[in-house]
Amino acid sequence: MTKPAGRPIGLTLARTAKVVGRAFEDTLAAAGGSTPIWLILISLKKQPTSNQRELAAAVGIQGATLTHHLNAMEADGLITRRRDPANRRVHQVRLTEQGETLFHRLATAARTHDQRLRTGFGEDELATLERLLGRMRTNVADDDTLPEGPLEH
Amino acid sequence: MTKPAGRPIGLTLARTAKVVGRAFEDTLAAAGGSTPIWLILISLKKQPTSNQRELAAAVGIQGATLTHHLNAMEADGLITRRRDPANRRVHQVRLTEQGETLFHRLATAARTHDQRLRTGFGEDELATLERLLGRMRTNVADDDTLPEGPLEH
DNA sequence: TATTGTTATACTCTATAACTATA
DNA sequence: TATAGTTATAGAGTATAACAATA
Repeated sequence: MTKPAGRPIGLTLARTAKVVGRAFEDTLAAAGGSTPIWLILISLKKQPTSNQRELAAAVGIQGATLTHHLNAMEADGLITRRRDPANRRVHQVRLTEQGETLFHRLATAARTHDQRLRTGFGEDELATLERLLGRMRTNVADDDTLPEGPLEH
Repeated sequence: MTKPAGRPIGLTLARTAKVVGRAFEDTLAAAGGSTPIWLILISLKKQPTSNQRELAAAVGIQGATLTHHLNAMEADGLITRRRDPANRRVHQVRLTEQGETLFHRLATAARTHDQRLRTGFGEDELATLERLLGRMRTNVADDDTLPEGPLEH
């Protein structure tokens, strides 16, 4: 026949991500953060003086959505925005000391969360899981029908 | 040896779920549905006369949130709600013909999505992925380590 | 009093469209 | 005209608290 199909892997993935994601959100919230803030902080640590275009692409959100989060983060003293003298349209985003502090708190929370996830897993199993998830991501990203493109220039 | 830690598996899972989940939402939307509607329809097919308490638990949302979705679904003619004569507090939720029709449309969309995800995967790999995700879910559900954030501030 | 569900309200994340300011 | 970012607005999904109906 056509396909044995098995159980829907998309449903399993969604269910897992929901449960695990909520646990992570709770962990981050208890440490004074949230998922988008955490993703923004990670990007800023990797790329200390990012412009907002790069940031939005890295986090996977639209520019206006990023502005929304950065406004809150700036109001909370976590980041500063200043214009690039070389091109005054560009706003360079940088972490403040408070931002650094929050980053470290959230990093600890994330490590705790990850330890919980890893419980009972061998390193080989984690590597396998990571590899399989990567391929699944490729399956929806390498798509010809849905321009899901996160980054382009 | 303290933990070598590896790459954060939680981040990988979240990233994958975000990309894959958005692709799925797009697919469902094109077929006239959404993620919560799809989950509710699945539950109703499995348990044709569910009460709302069961439904909310199955979908993983609060009762008030379910009411919100059911109101819209009822207005769209997808479901009916009637009181259980044996216990008039209970509202039995049932699919209408239109609800059945939408279910089949979304099921087709979900199958298409799943085929896309399965591309390049062997059955053994899918089984492995399913098993690993299940164990990861268990790790956050069997919540002995982190009941809830202690106080902070 | 306890249980089932609804209403009222609000919050978070996200998005699009129109706008400002630079280039 | 084109690009970087902001403002205004909106919508989806979720939640808590107070409430009504029923047991």
